Amino acid sequence: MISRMSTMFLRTLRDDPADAEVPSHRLLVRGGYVRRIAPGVFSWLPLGYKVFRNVERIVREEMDKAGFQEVHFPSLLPREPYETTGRWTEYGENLFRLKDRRDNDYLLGPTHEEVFTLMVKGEYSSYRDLPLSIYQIQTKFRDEARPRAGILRGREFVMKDSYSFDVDHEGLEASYERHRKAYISTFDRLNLDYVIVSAMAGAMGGSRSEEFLASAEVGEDTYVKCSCGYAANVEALIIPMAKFNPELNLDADLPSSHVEETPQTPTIDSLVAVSNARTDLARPDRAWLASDTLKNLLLMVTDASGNDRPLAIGVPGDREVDMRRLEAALYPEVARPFEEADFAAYPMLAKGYIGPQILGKDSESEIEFLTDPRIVRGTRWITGANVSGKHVFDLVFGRDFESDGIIDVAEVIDGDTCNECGGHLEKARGIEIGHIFQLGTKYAEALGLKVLDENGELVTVTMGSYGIGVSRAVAAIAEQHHDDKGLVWPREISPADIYLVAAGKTPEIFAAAEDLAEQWDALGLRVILDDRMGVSPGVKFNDSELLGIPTIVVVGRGLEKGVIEVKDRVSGERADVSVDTVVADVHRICTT
RNA sequence: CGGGGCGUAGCGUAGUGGCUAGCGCGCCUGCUUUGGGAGCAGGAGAUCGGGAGUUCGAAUCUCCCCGCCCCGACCA
Repeated sequence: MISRMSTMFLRTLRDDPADAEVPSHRLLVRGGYVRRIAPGVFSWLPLGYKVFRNVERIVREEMDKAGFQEVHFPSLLPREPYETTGRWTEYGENLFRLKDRRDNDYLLGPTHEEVFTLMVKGEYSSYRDLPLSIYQIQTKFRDEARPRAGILRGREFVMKDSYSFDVDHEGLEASYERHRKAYISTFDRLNLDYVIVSAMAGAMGGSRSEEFLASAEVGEDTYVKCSCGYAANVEALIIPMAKFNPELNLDADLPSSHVEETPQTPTIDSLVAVSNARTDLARPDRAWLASDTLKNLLLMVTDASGNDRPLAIGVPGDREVDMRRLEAALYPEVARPFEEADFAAYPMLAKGYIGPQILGKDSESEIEFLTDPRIVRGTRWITGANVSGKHVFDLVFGRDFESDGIIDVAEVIDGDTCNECGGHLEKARGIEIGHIFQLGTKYAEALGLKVLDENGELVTVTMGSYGIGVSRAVAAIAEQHHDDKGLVWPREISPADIYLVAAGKTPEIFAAAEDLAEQWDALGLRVILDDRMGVSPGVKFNDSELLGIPTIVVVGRGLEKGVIEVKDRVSGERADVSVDTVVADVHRICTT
């Protein structure tokens, strides 16, 4: 089809909007693709809606190709099913709730496990009907505490969500694999550069779970990748246990521990500096490092029933505890750092100088003590002496202290060891564009979705849940496909194949442009014809680049000599093409 | 929810107690111009986020509220 700039409902902005930071937000607003209408709520303007629908179409085609069936649920949902599964309260503040005129509770669906489960329950009752995978492309609502980055994280967004239903775990595995494959072909077609990382199932419940992360600096998820192909969300990353020498004689081969006066060493850095500066403390073989110190952190952990218990965590002093990894490790329990009142309840803890000698279930404090996987038999540490102003040196794990177990929650640092190949991990940021879960029986159990198996026994259906952020994918593509001039859409995503500029004022130029537009249109190409009168060529060129259409054709001063200019948006290369061949040439460019 | 920044026309902004709130872009009219965000002339467009207060006088000072952006907390 032909879209004409002279009549299109579009206004591009010369300046970046002041409230937009990330490239996708900035460029989608500047290009007139989207406009904000409320916090985290956006409208799609004509050009933006074309892009959105292209992404949606690709997602739909890939789902259909995989054999999943599309349905459409309401966004407005009754409270009851969500009450049954506990999510009416579990979802908390993020759930958009409303009441009807009779004071009944409703919600705007954040995700649709409940109603899908109930629908299948209403129709199916035999194992013969399974497996089944159904999906919808729907507007979702989450009252995010802080919407941000334009349409990357909104309160209203469009998601493709699928649900699989199987009689047993083998079936679930197969359904999961089918979705995984469909997601790979979908994101490949969307021209996204992404990784698949193992993830935590989190609040969704269930077991196996992987995230598809589109690499982008502005991404909210941190993951690690290795040259061997291993990738993981930092929350789910497993750090290998440090190697140790079982032959080592801890008493004979290692110096014995000794307590030292170390005033003015409130931080790890100052402790290391003092240890190296004092000749009586210096190591003969090398300087002390922050990683030779042992940092012990006190937390108060609250379980699902609201009961508190203290927990001590020991990590090498060169790293912080990563709160997201901690949260993932303790889930469903939640933790917070010790406060003054907590320290008051444990007078044996000398704040800032806590050492493992008094930690552990069997110790004086009876506080459970978990340690980082790098802390193994024979490792020697500088750590607090449980007396203010004193540290203990050469405290050896396995000889001078033990822990109650391993906890892997220290922050991940570039260069950390890969658990798969032993190589070096690299940290990166990504946008979560897809997430696949094995839910298991959580929802089917709660809502009573059972079928008769071949033995006539009732079995609870096992489910999977699979999401793709459709609107978010548009922003993710924009993040990965832009330059300093504007957007650079992959052709299948682009709102048009050709941006055709009439650069000049003569009727001949406009007539020639109109003629070309019609010829390409007849060949099935999508053309934006910049037929604006009285707009200087510079404006048209800039808009053509800002809007990011892959092929730009200029009808202008070359027309007299019989040439048309054809530009490639990605490479910036331009070529003069004869008017006689330009239709076929551009058609070929656009279709190969 | 905590910390920081901000709110003046569709967009970007100037304006720290004093005349009719200024400028650029965009928009309208006319003329000129047409290969990289044109020129001249004229014009429309502002509850200065909202409310209360201080003052002879408030965009400007005070208080409360609302909203936006960033960081954190939170986040299938």
